[in-house]
Amino acid sequence: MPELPEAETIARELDRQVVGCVISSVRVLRRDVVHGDPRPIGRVVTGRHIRRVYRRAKRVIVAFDPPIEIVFHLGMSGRLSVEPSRVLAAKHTHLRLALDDDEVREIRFCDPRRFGGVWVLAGGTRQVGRKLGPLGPEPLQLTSKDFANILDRNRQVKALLLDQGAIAGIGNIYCDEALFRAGVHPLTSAADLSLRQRGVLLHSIKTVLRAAIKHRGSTISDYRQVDGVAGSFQHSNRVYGREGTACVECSAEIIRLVAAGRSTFVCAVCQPQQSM
DNA sequence: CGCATTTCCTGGAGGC
DNA sequence: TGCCTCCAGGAAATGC
Repeated sequence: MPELPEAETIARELDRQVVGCVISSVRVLRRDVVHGDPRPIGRVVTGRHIRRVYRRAKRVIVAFDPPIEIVFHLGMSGRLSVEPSRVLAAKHTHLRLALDDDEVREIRFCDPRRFGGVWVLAGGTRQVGRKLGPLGPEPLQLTSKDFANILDRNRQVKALLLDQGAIAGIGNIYCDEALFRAGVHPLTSAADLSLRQRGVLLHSIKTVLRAAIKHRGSTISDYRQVDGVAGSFQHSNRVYGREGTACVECSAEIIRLVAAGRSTFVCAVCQPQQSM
């Protein structure tokens, strides 16, 4: 499930492969996957060249010249790939952007579960569209002071970390991994965390995200890099998906519970419940 | 306000 | 082998 490190990996690789390319044609295979600008996406981007590809939160953004942006939200099964146009497109490919280059490649957006989507944002107009809600700050750029303020709410810390409007880019996997490394129980009220604990938690979040980017993301089921290769950070997970196994720190059994409606993995010894 | 539940969707896993 | 049910989850909507 693509979170910040997966989106970052895809954005970097896409940028490397397609920056400067011109869109020669567009094929929309599922109309309801494309949102934003009401004009047909083909009319909007054909003939424009790709200025850069970057990431914001869990989104991969292709920026064009003249200025127009296509925002890809990968949901949980979304994939972006660059393939030769002659290669048969995978099932559930919803959008194909042909590149006017020698190899005749195209950018493909494939999303079987369709929790993701594509937003076309016309130049200047920052109307993000109803479905793309407000985003909190990037965790990797957050100061401990700002983070401490974000946590100053009577809310389960896990629910808060997953709230994209509070902090952008953290999903279920890295949330659990960061909480474990910080020794914080996911059901703790954020407001009950000491300043020191908040500092440790931010540090853990940054450490986990940076390490995951280095490993090019976690491939649990669907996620793949632009070239189809899996990421490898799933092998570094200490709690996520490890129910019933021994904690790497203390050998206690990792347990699964539900927090914020999601599967949540904790070591009850390393992450004690705080009394409130 | 906060939190749980439901909804969307497909494919993979497990039961029988 | 095949059919059924359940489960995964990002984010928004709804209900308590």
